[in-house]
Amino acid sequence: MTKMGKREEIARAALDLIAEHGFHGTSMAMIAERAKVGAGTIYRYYESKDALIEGLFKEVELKLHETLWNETVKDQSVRERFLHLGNSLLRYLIDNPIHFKYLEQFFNSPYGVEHRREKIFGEESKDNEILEVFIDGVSKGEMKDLPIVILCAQSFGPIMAMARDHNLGFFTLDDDLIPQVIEACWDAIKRK
Amino acid sequence: MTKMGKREEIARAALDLIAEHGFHGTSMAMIAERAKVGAGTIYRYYESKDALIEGLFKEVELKLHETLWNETVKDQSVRERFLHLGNSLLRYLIDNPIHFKYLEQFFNSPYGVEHRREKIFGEESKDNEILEVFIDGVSKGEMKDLPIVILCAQSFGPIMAMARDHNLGFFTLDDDLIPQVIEACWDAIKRK
DNA sequence: ATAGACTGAATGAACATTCATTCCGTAAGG
DNA sequence: CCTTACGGAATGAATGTTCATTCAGTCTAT
Repeated sequence: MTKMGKREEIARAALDLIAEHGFHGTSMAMIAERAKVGAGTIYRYYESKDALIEGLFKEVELKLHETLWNETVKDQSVRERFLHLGNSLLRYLIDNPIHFKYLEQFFNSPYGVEHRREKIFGEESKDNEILEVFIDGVSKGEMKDLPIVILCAQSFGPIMAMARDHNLGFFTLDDDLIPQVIEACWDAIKRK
Repeated sequence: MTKMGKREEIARAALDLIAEHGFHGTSMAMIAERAKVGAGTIYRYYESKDALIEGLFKEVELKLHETLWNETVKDQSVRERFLHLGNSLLRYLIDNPIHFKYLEQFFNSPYGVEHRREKIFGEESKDNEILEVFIDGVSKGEMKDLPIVILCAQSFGPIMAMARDHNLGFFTLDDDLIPQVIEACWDAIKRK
């Protein structure tokens, strides 16, 4: 197997197992077995278990970012841009349930909380293209006059909740339902 | 110290530590130390670590239920009842951040997923007083014609998201903001 | 032949759980 | 009122297991 093939196998195995059993519930031995590599081989690609966890997050984050970015359509109305964003996000989360589970594990851990804190309070914002929609929405009076972070929670909160329930099989989000629920998210934040 | 005093100490210590470090990140030794009891003492009150986790959940669930139930006001409009419910829930979650953190840990674990599955698909529903608001809302045409579980996710999703961000210090939900955000939740599910 | 990739047994730390022992409040007996 | 004996509560060292990590040795491609 090629060098990159092994890294890929390790990443996929770790992602699957951590999504299912959480960080502490997944041992390096389990990852090695699922990836069909020796236990020591993982350490050729990731310095430690912590580095593996952080590395996997960065990979998933990057992929999600590309998805949201690619589909974002500039020079459209705030409403259109928001609906695009919500749709892309929801579809990504239900098309990549393992990634979604992993992100949830990550953000519920000390790793992820610190990460978000930096994203919100730090200077740099890779998320600008997302925040921009909200900043635009508020300044043009098309969204409610609430703090941006609250608008994010109001609209992304239900998307996460629904994606989670869909992935757990509690109901099915089909092509009929998805536009309706994203529209409902818009209703929550639009100005009346 | 009295018998119940020790059980109380153990429960509080476990709740605090698990909320902070998760199930696997919290050892029985850590709990014993924080509760100022011997490691073996925990096993006089809880059969195993698993039993402790389940027991704590039941205690927290009961307290939350009492809060929501006590404040629910019968024979009011669907809108009023929903706003009451949302308010009570949000206030509980930000007044009891440890309980909220614990519930999140629990529902993100195999324990909790199975628990929710039974709640949704099982026969008995202790949550009837909550579901009733949604059933009423849909049948009276005051809420959107979407599956009940989706309406729950639409309205409770953002409440959870906002409570989490508030508890992490990302923003502050004050008495001004809370009615506004609950109203926004209502906007997401109300019929136009 | 050599270098780098790979392996998995070995290691020591940390874990949940157990249990022989100690502690302590109570009540009977002096 | 004091002493003694009792039994449940509490303890924490000991146990066996599992973990992340290491490294001496093996393999493989050039």
